[in-house]
Amino acid sequence: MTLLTEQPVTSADKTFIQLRKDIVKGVISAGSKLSETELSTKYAVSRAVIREAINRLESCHLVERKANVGARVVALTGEGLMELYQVRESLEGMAARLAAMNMSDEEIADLNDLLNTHFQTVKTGETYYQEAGDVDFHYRIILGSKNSHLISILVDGIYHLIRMYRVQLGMAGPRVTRAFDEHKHIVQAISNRDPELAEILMRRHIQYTKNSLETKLVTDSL
Amino acid sequence: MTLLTEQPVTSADKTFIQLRKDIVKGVISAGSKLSETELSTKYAVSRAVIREAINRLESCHLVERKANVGARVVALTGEGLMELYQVRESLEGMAARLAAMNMSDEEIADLNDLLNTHFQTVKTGETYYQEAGDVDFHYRIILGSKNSHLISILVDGIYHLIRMYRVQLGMAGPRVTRAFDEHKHIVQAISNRDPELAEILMRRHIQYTKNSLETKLVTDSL
DNA sequence: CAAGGCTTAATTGTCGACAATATAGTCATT
DNA sequence: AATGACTATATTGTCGACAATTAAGCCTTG
Repeated sequence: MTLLTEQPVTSADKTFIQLRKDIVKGVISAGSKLSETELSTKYAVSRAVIREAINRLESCHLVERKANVGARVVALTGEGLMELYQVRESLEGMAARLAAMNMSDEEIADLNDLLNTHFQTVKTGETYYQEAGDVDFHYRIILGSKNSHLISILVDGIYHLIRMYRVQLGMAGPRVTRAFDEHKHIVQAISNRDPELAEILMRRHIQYTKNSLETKLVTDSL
Repeated sequence: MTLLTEQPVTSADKTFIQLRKDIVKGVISAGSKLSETELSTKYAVSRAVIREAINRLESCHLVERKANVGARVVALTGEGLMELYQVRESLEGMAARLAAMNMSDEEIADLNDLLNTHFQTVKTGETYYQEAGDVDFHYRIILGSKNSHLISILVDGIYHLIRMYRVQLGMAGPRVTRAFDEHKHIVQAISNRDPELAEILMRRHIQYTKNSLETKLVTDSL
């Protein structure tokens, strides 16, 4: 499972990735201020490096900057999560549609293999599925769209934010077996080269997840 | 018609906006290299400012950077334009759906007024419609979605790229009266608070535009 | 006591210089 | 003559210092 192939070369790259990790994990808490001087001493790099890293974090929508004031980590709100899932439904639906058109037969076969592996894991009752498995599944379909813009928006922009919500709001809910069936049907549609159905099923799949999260948010009263 | 309210405050802001304008208009030609030292003398600012501006241009997908090598303006390809319109169909479709749910009655009334103004303009045969009018129409619906992520991706990210294609490939095609009817039906669906129809109509509308562009691309043999 | 302006401290924005890396050209070698 | 290593040059990456702006605290004043 080779997820991202983003290889940091410059010092700003490493700092960016490190900061992103710390923000996603909540080591740097949501809503907190990012002081450039403080971070530069903490991460042992110059302020220029920190500034570049913060700029990239802003591109990911993980921080917000105001001129002459500074940068803050985004706040996590239930509303924001719902908005995120609306965008996700739209884009991943299109990704599934395009994947049904553009994935190679070999890639589809690999996707089926992945699903079978998941099935074994789900049977044994491990929670592996929800964690990396789900991400991997969606990730492959996104790449399968072969649309560089789509890929960039989702992978570079939205996914880290979703992970941030997942980690910090502790979302590893149930929905395992049902989600598995949904995945299976999506892959079937892609295998049948049925773009419309693939899109519909993917959108529903994400809607279900969104609804599941929404009720969870209500009970947690966020 | 107050389009963007992005007010440049810092020097990097102004340089970014200026550079973006020059890239969109082709003053800085597509595919060309962006030399930091050259630009810093040309725009009479320090390299740090240029670097920050280039970073933001990268966020807009207007330039691409490689570590230790530099930044280049993106190349315009027919394939890229089609990919862009796929993303646009997806996101603006969702925007129309959300607009039907979230726009206030007053905003919808304003949208109707805008359409009537356009009707007058189209009747007189001016080309105004395709230029700013079309942009304004879509822009209002995007804002009407009330989804900040959606708005950010489209307004900050995708629209400038589309404008770049429009300007540099000279796309001001026909499709005026038909597009007007399509706009009318979309607004009707929004007025009726019919999210599903609004999305379908918006997606078709963009598909038509995409197809129109595609045939144009073939004849222009890009 | 509240409101407004001033001063001061801290933070961000900008700059020029230096270090590290990549590209192009040259020279030697097979 | 072609290939490879090496050098030189130019470009990007990084740094520390200075300038500009903001926010806070204090003081003054109505």
